[in-house]
Parts: sequence; C-alpha cells; structure tokens
Amino acid sequence: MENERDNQAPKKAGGRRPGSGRKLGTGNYLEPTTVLRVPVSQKPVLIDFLEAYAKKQRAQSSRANLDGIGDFELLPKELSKLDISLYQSKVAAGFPSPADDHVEKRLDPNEYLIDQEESTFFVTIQGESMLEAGLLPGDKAVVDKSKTAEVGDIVLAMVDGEFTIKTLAKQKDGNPKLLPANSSGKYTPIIITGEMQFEIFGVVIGSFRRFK
Amino acid sequence: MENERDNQAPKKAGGRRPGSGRKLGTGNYLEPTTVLRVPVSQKPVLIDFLEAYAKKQRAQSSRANLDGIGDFELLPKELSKLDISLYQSKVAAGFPSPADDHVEKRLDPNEYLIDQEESTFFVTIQGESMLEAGLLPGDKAVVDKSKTAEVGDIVLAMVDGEFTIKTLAKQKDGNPKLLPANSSGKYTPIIITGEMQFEIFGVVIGSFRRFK
DNA sequence: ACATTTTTTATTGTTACAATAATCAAATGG
DNA sequence: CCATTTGATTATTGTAACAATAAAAAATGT
Repeated sequence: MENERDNQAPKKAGGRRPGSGRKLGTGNYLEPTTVLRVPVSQKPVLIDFLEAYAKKQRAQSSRANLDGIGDFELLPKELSKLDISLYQSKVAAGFPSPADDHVEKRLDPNEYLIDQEESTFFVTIQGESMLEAGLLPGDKAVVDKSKTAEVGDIVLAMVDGEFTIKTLAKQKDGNPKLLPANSSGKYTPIIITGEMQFEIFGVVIGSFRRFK
Repeated sequence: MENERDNQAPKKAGGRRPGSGRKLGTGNYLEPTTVLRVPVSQKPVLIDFLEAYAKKQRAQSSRANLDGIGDFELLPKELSKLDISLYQSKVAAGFPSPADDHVEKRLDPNEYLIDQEESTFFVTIQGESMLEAGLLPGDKAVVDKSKTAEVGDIVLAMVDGEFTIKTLAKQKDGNPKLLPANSSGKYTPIIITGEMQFEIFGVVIGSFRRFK
C-alpha cells in the first residue's frame, strides 16, 4: 500500500498549494483591520465615515501607479488663513454625515418653501425694518398671494403706491396697521386711514438667503 | 438558646438576589454598544471621536440642553425645479397695478441655495446665538461641506462632540475661535485650544425658513 | 445603623468563528 | 499548448462568544 497513485480514483486536485490564497492587503481598506466597540447609535455614522475612508484609500492606490506630473500648487491667497489642519487630524476628517441624536430626513427647499407655485412669487428685502423678524436686506421673501392675511402675519402690502413688507396688525378702530420689526426706532408703524390707498398683495410665508 | 450561630462554619451569603446587578445604561455611552471592524490606522481617530461623544452624552445627562443644532436633513434624491418670479420691493409704482409689471427675473430657490447637491445638507438652527446673523431658531441652514471655511464664514463645527453654528474667527495665536452673533451676552465665544476636539463640518452658505 | 462581603448583572476589550471573497494551481478540454 | 473551469488555500469581515471588570443591591457582620 505504498503507492495509491496508480489507483484510479476520481482524482481530486489534492495537496497544499504554497503561494496560493488571497493576498494580503486586498481588503476594503487595503490595510489590516481590528474590531472596536461603539455605541449603537453611532454605528451608521461611523460606517458612513469608514466608507468614505475606504473610497479614499482605493482611489489613492489606483492613482499611485499612474505616472505624470503632479498637481500644480498655488500659494494660498492669504498665508496662514487658519491653522485647522492640525485639529482636523484629531478627529475624522471630512465626516460627511449626520451624527448622534440627529435624525436624518430628506428635505427639498422648494417643497418646503412653496405651497402653491402658481400663486407664489419672491421679493427682495430692501430695508432693515423687519430685522427682528429675521429678514435682512437682500433676503428673498416668499410671498403667496392666495393666502388670506391674518393679524400677526408678515405681509407684502402696497401703501399709497409703495410696496412694503411689514407685520399686519389692527388698530382699535378696526383699520389695519403695519408694524416694523425693529426696535431701534428708525422705523415707525404705518397707520392706515381711509384716505390712504392700501392693498395686501400676499402673505410672506417664508424666506431664504445666501450667505456666501 | 435561640442563637445557634456560635459553633457554625463561616457562613456564606448564599441565595439569589432579585433586582441586583449592574443597571442598564450605566456604561460609558449611556446606551448599548456593538462591535465594528475598522482599519487599524483609523482606530485612534475613531477612539478620539468616541471619547468626545461619550463626554457629550455624559454631560448632557446631567445638565440641561443649551443651544445647539437640530436635525440634519439631507437633500432628496431629486430636487424639484421651479421657476418663480422675483420682484423688487423698492419699485415704487405709482399705481396699484399688479406686481407683475415689476418682474425682475425668474428664480428657483433650489438653484439659488445649492451649489453642489452631493455635498450639501441642512441643519435646523436651535438657539439664538446667531440671531444677529439672521439665523433664528427653526431656520434651516444650508451647509456645504465641500467649501473651504475662511475667517468670517458661518460654519458648522463640532467642538468636543457638540455641534454648533458660529462665525469662524482666528485668535492671535492662530488657533480658531467661534463667535456667536448675539450681543445680548448670553452667548460667549468658543476659544479652541489644542486639547479640544474641533472640526469644521462645512460652511453655511445660506438659509431658509417658513413663517407660516 | 453602618461597613463589609457576596451575588448578580451590565459593560467592554479581545478572541474565535463561520461565511465570503480573492487568488493561484491543477485539471480539463479543445 | 493555451484558455477555461474546478478546487484548494488564504485573507477579509461581520458577528458571536468570552473573560475580566465594574456597578449595584442583598445579605451578613460588628
């Protein structure tokens, strides 16, 4: 029973195969991994981060064997604008996603801001009279002309041929009154009398702005 | 003779003790944990993040909630398109004519507010610390994480595990500083030191809100 | 009554494991 | 002989399991 080779068995490809098998560093991160205990609520956050990290690593490795010239680098416009790179390394750089108790929802600004497209228009805020209502010069006010204005609403009104955005209020005599939202005293309430031309064009249901 | 303890062997405290044992949620994060496999190079980074998170959780459990950040909101897969008229409120029409005469241009809030969809998300403003920058509680801040933060920008940052929206400034020593926009004195600047965990998540490029 | 010991249960870092994926060698088939 | 298939082998990876520790209350001792 020294040699069984000649014994015609359905020959399997037996024996060990040195050098075979999956190669080191062929995982998702191109580096070894370890396990870490994390709070369950943070798991999705961390997974998101790790995905971004993995993507970055893989992108870098594929770029590595391309030859050619490197990036051009310009001097920063302002030297030492801010030295935050040091801190960034302390924590996950470029954390893209929502974190901790912050629930993730999806939001479309257009849907959020506009109820009825056909009756809505925008107006650019000019003065500072509604500053304390959070309307700064340059802000775009969302005006819906189909909505009925109630006391307390911010409205776009025309008074004697002039457009204005103010808070609608009522006088004792029942006539309307337009209140600024600015306690500096620079703006005074507009008291509407019977002789004045007055029309409410719409209700300001929202606003938006760009900072940068 | 009711006492027979004298010639007994050293007694053990036997028997079961219902209700005993460590209480749930008494761990580092005050919540259950799980394990996650991570690349070894990122382990210290993640541990740092988790430490900050744990610190925040423990702090929150004791003290009440000061101003912070509300939910994160992502953009929908597909943003809606709109084309709505924009008027200038300064146009002083001498006539109570329909405002349609003063059309300036057509505007889509989504296009106006968002530069790069894939790097943008929304955050709900919580406190009044940025009141004077026109950010009221409940407002949605538009955050673009692909933009580079510069001094003077309003940024979404994380400081020791806590999110905050503040104006980015610089200390004399070059370290960053986060300034509130509220002169009431209720909010103080956040001075970043080397020991603090600090990261800028993105630049607030805009905001929007609903009034009604 | 108070301090100490014992028992119980949760936490937590690490190891183990099983399923999967990647890779090469041998076998197979033209 | 070369391309393809099959099988063996090894790394990866998510999860389960474990042991040591920590925390909390009951039981006991003084």
